[in-house]
Amino acid sequence: MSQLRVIALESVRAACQGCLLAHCCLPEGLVLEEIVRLDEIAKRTRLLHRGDYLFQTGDRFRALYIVKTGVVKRFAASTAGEQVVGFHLPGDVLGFDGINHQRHDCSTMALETAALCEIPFARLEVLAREVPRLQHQIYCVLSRVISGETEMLLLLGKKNAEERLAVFLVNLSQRLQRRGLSPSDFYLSMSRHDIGSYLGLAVETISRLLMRFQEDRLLRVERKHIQLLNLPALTALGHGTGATRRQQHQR
Amino acid sequence: MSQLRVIALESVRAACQGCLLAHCCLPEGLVLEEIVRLDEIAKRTRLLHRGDYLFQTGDRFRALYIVKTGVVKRFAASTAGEQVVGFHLPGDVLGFDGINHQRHDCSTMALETAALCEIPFARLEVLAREVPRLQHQIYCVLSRVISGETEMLLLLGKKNAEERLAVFLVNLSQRLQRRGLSPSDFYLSMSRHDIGSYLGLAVETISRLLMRFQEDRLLRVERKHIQLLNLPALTALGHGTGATRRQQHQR
DNA sequence: CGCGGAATTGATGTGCATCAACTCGGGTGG
DNA sequence: CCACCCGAGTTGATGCACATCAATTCCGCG
Repeated sequence: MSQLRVIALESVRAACQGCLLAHCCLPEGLVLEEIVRLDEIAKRTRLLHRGDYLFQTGDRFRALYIVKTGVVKRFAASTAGEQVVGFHLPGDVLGFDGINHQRHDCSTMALETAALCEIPFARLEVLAREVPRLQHQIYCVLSRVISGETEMLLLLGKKNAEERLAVFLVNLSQRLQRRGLSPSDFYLSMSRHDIGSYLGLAVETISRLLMRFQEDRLLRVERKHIQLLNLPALTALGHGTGATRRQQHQR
Repeated sequence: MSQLRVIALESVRAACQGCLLAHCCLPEGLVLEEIVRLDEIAKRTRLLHRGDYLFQTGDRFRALYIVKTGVVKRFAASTAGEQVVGFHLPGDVLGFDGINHQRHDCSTMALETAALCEIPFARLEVLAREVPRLQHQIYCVLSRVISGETEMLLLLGKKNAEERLAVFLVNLSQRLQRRGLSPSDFYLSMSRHDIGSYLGLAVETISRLLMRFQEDRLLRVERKHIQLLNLPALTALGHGTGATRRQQHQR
């Protein structure tokens, strides 16, 4: 029995460096034994290729998903076409939109080959009741999602194109760093079109701004490959404190 | 004992027609006994007057709040002044932004005299563990908040001024109706400035659009008093299907 | 009654969308 | 293996929706 437990722990440590352990946000703050129990209810990893849907608007809600590798975009359809409402990197948790109505109200598609961990929500709810720390972590993740969306509201409501793109790049950089990847040298797996849709801007604007940032020595861009050369300046730009161009209008 | 329970139930039914029963989103789907237990952990009602803060950015997170009467606005500060990120009517639940960091990252202020029910989060977590239906309801409320913010992202990212204001009015109307109030005749307790900030538009634009809607017989407006005269047309406008003006650009 | 913030109304400016033309690169099939 | 093709990206010219500025008017409140 104790041996079984040991094996379980080992397997968690081993398997893809701890599918949940290494990659997901959820288990921060959980002890190893609790992670094992979480791992037990997780279904087999789902593998998606570029263009594959994880779920679509209207699909029945069954599970939450944790991105293990790859990048996915989340988008919703309005009458004027679709808009990207989020990009998700390894460690991000997906699917909360479906809890309320038992149906997803947005779609999720892989931008590159991606592996996701599927956690049936019904079983998660039961487990959360037994493991208070897990319950608390779920609340934290939900709270973080809400805070993140609120930040996007500020971005879309008050910031100009330059600030939006700067915030986007800095934010991406920080998230990559948190995953142990390079914060200043990375590939954009999403198209200019997706970025524009996400930031409420036209493709052409994204293109022009990237060129301008490059001229200003803030970054180097070559197709989908980005190198951030002056992160502090980019951060300042994003906060509207970059005195690069004309003085900031305040509404 | 049984008598105590009876008294408790009665008091719930009686007190402001069930402070929690009638007004809050949370107890939908709970049985009466569960509502009583929720009511037991709720602290005394907080009363705010116009301009009073419920909490401010940086305040320590302790509790969730349910609006019982009145209207409050939630806003966040960026470098370019502050932006309204939500209006909350009776029945709405507030404060989720604070769970993650144990600090609120936005401020909340009463727009008119308002009464709020305060539910200490730590005690709510404990109770949720014992009452599965309550736990599920909390997830549902959080999910609804996320869906609502995603909808705002679509609005700010893709819709023009006309559509934004139409969506805002229709949405307000629906929420009022759900609370048993008139969906077509109400007071705007928020200023034009607040509405503009929320919708990412200038005060002058709000003013001009309201006038235009009035000319088009969609509504009647006199200062803060609004009467919606043609809800279907307004709804259509909000969805971008209103062929009122020029054809819709799609990005 | 008179002050001050909120709202309206008009005139002007501009940031970014839109349209259009062109280039580039990568995948495919002959 | 190269020529072709097509979607993605870039670049330039133009227009417009909405911000901004400015001047009243309106109303609530002391």
